[in-house]
Amino acid sequence: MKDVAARAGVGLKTVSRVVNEEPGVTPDTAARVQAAIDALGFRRNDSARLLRTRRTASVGLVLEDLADPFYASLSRAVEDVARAHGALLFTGSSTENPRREQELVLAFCARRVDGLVVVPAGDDHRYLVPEIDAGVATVFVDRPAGRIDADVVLTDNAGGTRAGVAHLIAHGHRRIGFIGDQPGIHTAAERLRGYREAMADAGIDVRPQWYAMGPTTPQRVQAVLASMLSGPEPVTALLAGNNRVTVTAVRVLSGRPEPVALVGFDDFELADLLDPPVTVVAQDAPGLGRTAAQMLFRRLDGAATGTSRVELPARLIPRGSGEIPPSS
Amino acid sequence: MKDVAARAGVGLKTVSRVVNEEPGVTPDTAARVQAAIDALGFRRNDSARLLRTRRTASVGLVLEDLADPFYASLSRAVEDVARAHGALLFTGSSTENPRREQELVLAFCARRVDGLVVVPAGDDHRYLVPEIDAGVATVFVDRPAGRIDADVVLTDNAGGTRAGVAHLIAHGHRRIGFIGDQPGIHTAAERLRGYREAMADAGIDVRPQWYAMGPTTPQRVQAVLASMLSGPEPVTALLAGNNRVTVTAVRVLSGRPEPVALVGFDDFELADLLDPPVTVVAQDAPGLGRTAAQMLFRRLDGAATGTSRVELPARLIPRGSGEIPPSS
DNA sequence: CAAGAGATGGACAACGTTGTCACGATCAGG
DNA sequence: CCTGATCGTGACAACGTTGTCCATCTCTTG
Repeated sequence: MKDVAARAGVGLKTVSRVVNEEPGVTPDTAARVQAAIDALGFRRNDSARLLRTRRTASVGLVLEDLADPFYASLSRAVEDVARAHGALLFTGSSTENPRREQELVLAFCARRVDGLVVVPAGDDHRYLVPEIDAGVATVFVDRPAGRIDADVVLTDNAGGTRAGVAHLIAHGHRRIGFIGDQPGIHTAAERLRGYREAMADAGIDVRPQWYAMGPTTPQRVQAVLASMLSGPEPVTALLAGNNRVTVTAVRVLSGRPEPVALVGFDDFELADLLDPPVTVVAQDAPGLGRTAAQMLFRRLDGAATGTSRVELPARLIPRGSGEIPPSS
Repeated sequence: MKDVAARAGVGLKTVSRVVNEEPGVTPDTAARVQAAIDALGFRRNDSARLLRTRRTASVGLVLEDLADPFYASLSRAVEDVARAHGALLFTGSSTENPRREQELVLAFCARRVDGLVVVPAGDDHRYLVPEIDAGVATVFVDRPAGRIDADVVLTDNAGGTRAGVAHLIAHGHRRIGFIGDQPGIHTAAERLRGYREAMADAGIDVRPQWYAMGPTTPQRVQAVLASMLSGPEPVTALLAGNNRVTVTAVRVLSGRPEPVALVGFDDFELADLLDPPVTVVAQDAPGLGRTAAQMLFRRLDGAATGTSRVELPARLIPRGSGEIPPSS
């Protein structure tokens, strides 16, 4: 900018005015400055600018895994809202690792992002208190923050599984299985809760071997499912607690003679092309991202009200696999 | 930092030294400074730091759509490499819009990112020359840059379709269709070229109604495919030029009585669960991202050699749909 | 013609860091 | 005890902007 000023024969501030289209510059002078800018290929250094103005026009997004389709569409929604507000987006994957989550969040804070959208991996976010006090708007999404009070946008997970299980019950099932992720994960716990509630509502006594929580690797899901399907009281229907479980379940079930009803949690592309088409409880990933981002910018725009908690409904989409009647 | 210095009763620079773990500070002083830091909840402002050091430790990633699984895994790979080099990642979706691409790229440049990974949407990147000259390392991925010489990492698209078509020919097909994306998109043009080459290699005269390039909306693909399957010389096999085409093709073909062989370009989750399982030519999305990011950092680490062009192979994965024999 | 108003332009400090350099204290060797 | 090296520390400028404030110049108006 100094160079531009020298070349145009004007003061530093005048160049700044031209660059920012501030009033008070003769068209003549402005043209001379613009010529110098073009000749030198000058571009304003936003880092320096933002150091001065104390707003970085950027937000940080921390999620579990950018490559997961669910989080990918969530990101995209956050990005769209950020763009509408003229902000750029930092993204980072925590890979379900609390330490990594904290590293990312603090790195973003050190960059002085205006706000954060976080899919928490850990269960203690007290480390964020100084940052939030310092003015970093923060919204949690998909899972609540741990041990601090903060804005959060969630799917109604319990309601979702409740609806899924009720759907199976309505189709005549009583021995219904549930395979969920690690119980430490909030969404997994909530989904289990919904399962229990729906079973209780129907007056069904849940056998311990009907549900399992743990890592959702194909091997483990396969083993767990096999054991649910054998024994004296085999399940006739399964509620799969997440996408990975659903996929493995489809594989396992397609290789078995007796039909088993299946409802998956989380929609996925091509679910309607499988045989049978897979009934799911769908989350609104873009909706989560959009809502979270909107809350963030509302807060940045000054709405300094207390923290709020929004729950988005999950939607049951019947496609076939969830409407299979009990085989015995 | 000023506050910390005051509280600890030391100079500004000493605090800086402690924060950056530079040598030459008595353990005693360091402890005092650290105490002040903790008490004040101080965190270094990286924006200011990077203004001074002229390295932002961040790279910008511009791609077509973050929500697309292909680009999502590409992003993730770029992120992993960036992380290994201690850099943060800005991401933005161009939505296949050249103006938007340019806006994003220039916004990243104004933030003084160290480097850029770009999936180009436009076909003229001369606007980037001043930036590259100014030292912004730039690598294009998935598609080459337009009208400038720059590093690029590509899939061997022509080789991929060539392999796919050859596979169909080996299974007895001669009337083979191809539905591709808009011809202006480099990857689409290359895939068409591979199709033509493979057909020519087999001495097959390609009828004009056997291939079509254009927007890959379900409606259009459906219409085009229907016309390919009718008439005096209907195709007995189809090579789908991208994911969206493949999905629509599966839908259309599953509703028809006569079996039609199908090879899709780009792998997708659950392809093996469909009936029949879908044979694809798979791209290595993480490989593209990883390679591009590695080239970027190699360049940042000083390797100022000429530009290079890397082509990653595409891999044919037979699963069933591509091995269906001709129906007539 | 004097004086006030409005337009135009620039000097300077500040944002929060780090690099450079110089200063004083301590220490080893002669 | 002196000399020179080494160590710890801090003052200061600089990075590239913008906000504040003041100076100048040109009108308009009484």
